[in-house]
Amino acid sequence: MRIATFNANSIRSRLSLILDWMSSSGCDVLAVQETKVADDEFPAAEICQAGYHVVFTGQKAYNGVAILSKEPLEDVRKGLGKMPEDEEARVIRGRFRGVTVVNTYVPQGTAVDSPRFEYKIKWIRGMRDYFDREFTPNDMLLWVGDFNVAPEPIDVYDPEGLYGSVCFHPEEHKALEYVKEWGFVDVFRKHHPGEPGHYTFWDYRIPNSFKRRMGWRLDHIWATRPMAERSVNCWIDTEPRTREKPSDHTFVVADFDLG
DNA sequence: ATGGTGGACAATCCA
Repeated sequence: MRIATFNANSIRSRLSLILDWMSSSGCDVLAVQETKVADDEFPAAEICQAGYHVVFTGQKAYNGVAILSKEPLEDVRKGLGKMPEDEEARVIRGRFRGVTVVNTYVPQGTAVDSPRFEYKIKWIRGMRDYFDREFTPNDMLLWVGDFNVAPEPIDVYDPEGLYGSVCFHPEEHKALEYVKEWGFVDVFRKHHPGEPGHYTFWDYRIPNSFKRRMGWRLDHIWATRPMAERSVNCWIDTEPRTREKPSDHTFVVADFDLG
């Protein structure tokens, strides 16, 4: 199976791009974050018309997650089943060919000294409770999405200068490591160990950040051990035709051999 | 020049 994750920053603005990419990429399951649309406005009809199944949970203007798939997902669930983590639409999951895909949009954090940053740390730690409640590390499980954390110095363009800023902060690293210790492997790193310069996000507020290679690796595909053993490749797909605005078109993709 | 952009949505909020 081929799975990918994509931060849409409005699924309505990126719909044709998403459908084009689905038709050309050979992707079976696409996890989308920041759909930014309430459920009654979600473009489900267009997606179904293009031949895909889709599940989603969203809210007006902010957040929102969805999963597109070539076959219908089983056991679809929205949220973490617990407050206050579920106050915002950030989690959806489903099962595809026996593999459970948990798609999350981790809170961005806004600023280190803001309440939103504290919320982010608690939210990330809450993911371990969620996995504890719902799964075991031996399950065929993928955790994918916009984690809003660059885990290692090689995952940002300027580790010394950016250390301590939002999305590259020791408290974030500690919280994410706490969830990882539950039983996850970073699938991209499994296939590209120690390689710097692989990014999924470039700040559009910085002029020419992509050309200047001022990137961050914030979007991830993590797998439990039995699932990671079946991964055959993982890469970042930024299509040349949209490299002027790469944040509009950067997918993290992974292939798994399910036998 | 305390800015730069993009999206939602209608004044700012979030990223």
